[in-house]
Amino acid sequence: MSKAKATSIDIAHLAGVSQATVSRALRGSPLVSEETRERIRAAAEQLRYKVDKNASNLRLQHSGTLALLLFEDPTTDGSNINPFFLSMLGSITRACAQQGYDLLISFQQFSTDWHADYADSKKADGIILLGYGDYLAYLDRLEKLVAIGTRFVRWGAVLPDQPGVSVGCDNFSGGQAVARHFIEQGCRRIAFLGDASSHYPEFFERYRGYAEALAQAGLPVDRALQVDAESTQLCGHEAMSELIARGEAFDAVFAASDLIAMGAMRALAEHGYKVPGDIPVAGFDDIPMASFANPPLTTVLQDTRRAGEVLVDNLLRMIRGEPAQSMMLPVKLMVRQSSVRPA
Amino acid sequence: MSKAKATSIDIAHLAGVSQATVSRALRGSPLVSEETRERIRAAAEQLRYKVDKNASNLRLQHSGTLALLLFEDPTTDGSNINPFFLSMLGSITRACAQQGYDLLISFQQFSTDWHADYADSKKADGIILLGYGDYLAYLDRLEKLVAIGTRFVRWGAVLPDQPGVSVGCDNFSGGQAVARHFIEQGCRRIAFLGDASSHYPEFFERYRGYAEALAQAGLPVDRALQVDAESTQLCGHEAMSELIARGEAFDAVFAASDLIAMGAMRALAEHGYKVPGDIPVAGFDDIPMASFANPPLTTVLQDTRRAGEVLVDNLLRMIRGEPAQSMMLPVKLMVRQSSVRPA
DNA sequence: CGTCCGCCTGAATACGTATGCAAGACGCCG
DNA sequence: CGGCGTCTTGCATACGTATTCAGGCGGACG
Repeated sequence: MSKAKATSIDIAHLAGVSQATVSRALRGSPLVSEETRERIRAAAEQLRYKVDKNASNLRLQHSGTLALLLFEDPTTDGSNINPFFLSMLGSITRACAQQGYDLLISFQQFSTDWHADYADSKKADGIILLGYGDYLAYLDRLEKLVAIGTRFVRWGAVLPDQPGVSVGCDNFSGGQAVARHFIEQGCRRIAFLGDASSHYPEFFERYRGYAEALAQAGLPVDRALQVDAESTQLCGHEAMSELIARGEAFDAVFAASDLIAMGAMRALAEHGYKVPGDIPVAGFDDIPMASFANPPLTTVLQDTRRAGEVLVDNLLRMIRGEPAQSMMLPVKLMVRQSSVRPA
Repeated sequence: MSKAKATSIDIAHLAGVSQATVSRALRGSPLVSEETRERIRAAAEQLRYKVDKNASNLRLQHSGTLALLLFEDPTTDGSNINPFFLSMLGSITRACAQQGYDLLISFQQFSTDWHADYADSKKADGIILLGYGDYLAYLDRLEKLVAIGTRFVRWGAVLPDQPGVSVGCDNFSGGQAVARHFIEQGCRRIAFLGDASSHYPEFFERYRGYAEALAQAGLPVDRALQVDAESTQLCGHEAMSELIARGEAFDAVFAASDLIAMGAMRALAEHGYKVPGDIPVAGFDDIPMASFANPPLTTVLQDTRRAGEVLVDNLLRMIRGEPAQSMMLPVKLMVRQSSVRPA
C-alpha cells in the first residue's frame, strides 16, 4: 500500500488519458465514451481513488453538507441533552443521509456569537437551527442571517412575520387538546407549568391553546395557576413544589414539556398526591421516556421524523434557489394512564 | 450587502497589502507587524471575511473535522435510536468542540460497505466507530482500515489482539457486580437476557462477568437461564416471555442492557410478577430513562462523558502521529429500587 | 562608505478538481 | 475534395488559501 493518496492525475496516467477525462468520467459526464469510462473506473478502483472533497468543493463552490446548530440553555449542566432534541437530531441525520448530504453538528451556548460561521466559511451549504431559548433575544440574529443571505431553517414556533423559514408543530392545538381532555373529565382548575411569555413562544402557544380551551368551556383563566419553568426535570420539580407551596387549589397539571411533567410527578408524589387518582398530569413532546414513566405519561406527540424531513427538505429547496415556506405540523394527543382518573 | 463573499484578495486590496500578508496576519504568523495585522483585521471585519475552509483545507491537507459513524442493527425501525448511543453522541460532540474540531455524523446500515469514505475523501481527519453489531463479521473491515492507514477509534469491547484502537467500559466487572448484588440477596437462579457469544463481545463480557461471579459463589452456571436478545425493548419483552414459557425456575433477571430490562419488566408485569418483590431486575448502561422506570432500574453506569473525551483524545493523538492505546473505563453499579427485595 | 543582518512584505506557486474552449478523428454530403 | 457536424479528448485555467523564496529597507558595524 503506497502511502500517498492517489489523485485524479495518477488515475489519468494509469488509464492513459488526461486528468480532465478522468474527472468527467467519474462524474458521469456524457462526453466520455463508455469504453474509456470503464477503463478509468478500473484504474480508480485499483488505486483506491476517492475524489478529494476539499478540492472538489472548492471548485464547485458548495460543500454537500448541512450544519445543525443545537442551542442549549446555559443552565443545563450539559451531560444530558434534552431528549426531544436528540430525537430530532436522529431524524434530521436520517433525512440528510437520504438526500445525500452530510451533517455537521455543533452544540452552541445560546449566548455565544455564532451567526453563520459554518455557512460563511463554506463548510456547510445551509444551517438548521434547533433549540429552546429566549426567542426575542435571538430575533436580531435571525434578521442578521437573513440580511447576509445565509440559508437556514429553524425549528420552533411558527408565527406571522418571522425572519426566515421556520418549521414547528401546532403548539396551540396541542395545548388546546390537553386542556379539553382535562375539562372533559370535569377538571376546572388546571395548572400550567412552563414559561408563558413571548420570550418562549413555543410554550406560550401551548399556553394560549390551553387558555382558549378554558375560555371556550366558560372557565376562568387564572394566572395564579401558571408557574414558569424551563424544560428540565429539575425545573419541573421546582415549579410543582412552588405551586403546592402557594396553597392554590388545582385539580390537574399540564406541563409544557415531558421533562417538566416528570419532575412535577415526582414532586407530587413527594407531597403525597397520587397520579392520576388525586391529580391527573399531562406533558408535551412524547419523548421515549414518556411511555415508561410511572404512570405512563399522557402527552402530545410531535412527529419528529416528519419534522426532520420537512426541515431538510425546506433547506435544500432554499439552497437550490426554490421557494420555501414556513410550515406547521399537526400534533396528536397520546392519552396514557397519567391523565385518566379512575372511574 | 454585496452578494459575493469576500476573499483574502479583497481584504488585501482594502488594506493595501498583498494576499500573502493577509493570510499570514489572520493566521497569527509572527512575521507580520502588529500595525499591519491590525489594519488587516479591521478590513476583514468590515467585509465580514471568513476563511474559506475548502480552500484552506485543500492547502493544509487536513479538515479539522472528525467523522462519527453510528451503526445500527438493521432490525430497528430507525425512528428511535438507542439512547445510550445518543448519550455517547452528545459527549463526543462536546469533546470535539472542546478540541476545536467539527463533527460530521452519519448513520450507517451495518451491512453497507462503508470502509473509510470520509477519511479517504478528506472530509474528515479521523473516524469514530460506534454501535453494536456482529463483531466477527465486522472484524475484517477493521483490519482493512488499519491496512490502508485510516485513523480511527472504536467504542466497544476491549479485547486482546484487536485491530486498531478501541475504547470501552469494563463490561466484565460490570456483569460481575450485578451478579454479586443478586447473590448477596440470596438469589441462586439468575437469568441473563442478551446474546452471549463472541459475535457480540460487549454482551459476552457481561455474561462472562456474571458467570464468574456465580462460579466464585459456588453456584452453577445454567445455560437454560440465558436467552438471546438484541438491545431493544421489544427483544427484551420477547426474551423474557420466552424464558417464562420455558417453565425454567428463576429468581432474578440480569438484562444485558437497560432497554432489554425495560422490555423484560413489562413482560414480567404482564405475567403477574412483581418487580422487585417477586423478581428483582437489573440492566446495563444507565440510560436517562432508567431512573424513571417503574420501579427505578438498577443498572451499571457507563461514564459516557469520559468515554467521549477518551475517544476523541485518542483519535486526535493518532492524527498527530502520537501513540494511542486501547483503554478500558471503569463502571459503577447504580442500585435502585428494581433490584432490591423488600425485607 | 560598503557590507551584513534583522525585520517585514510581495511575487510566485502548489494543493486537486471541474469545465470552457479548441481541436482531432471520422463520416457524410455536396 | 472541401466543408460541416458529431463524438471524444486534451489544454489551460480558475476556485481561495498557505508558504517558500527573494527582495527592500533601515540601522549597525567595520
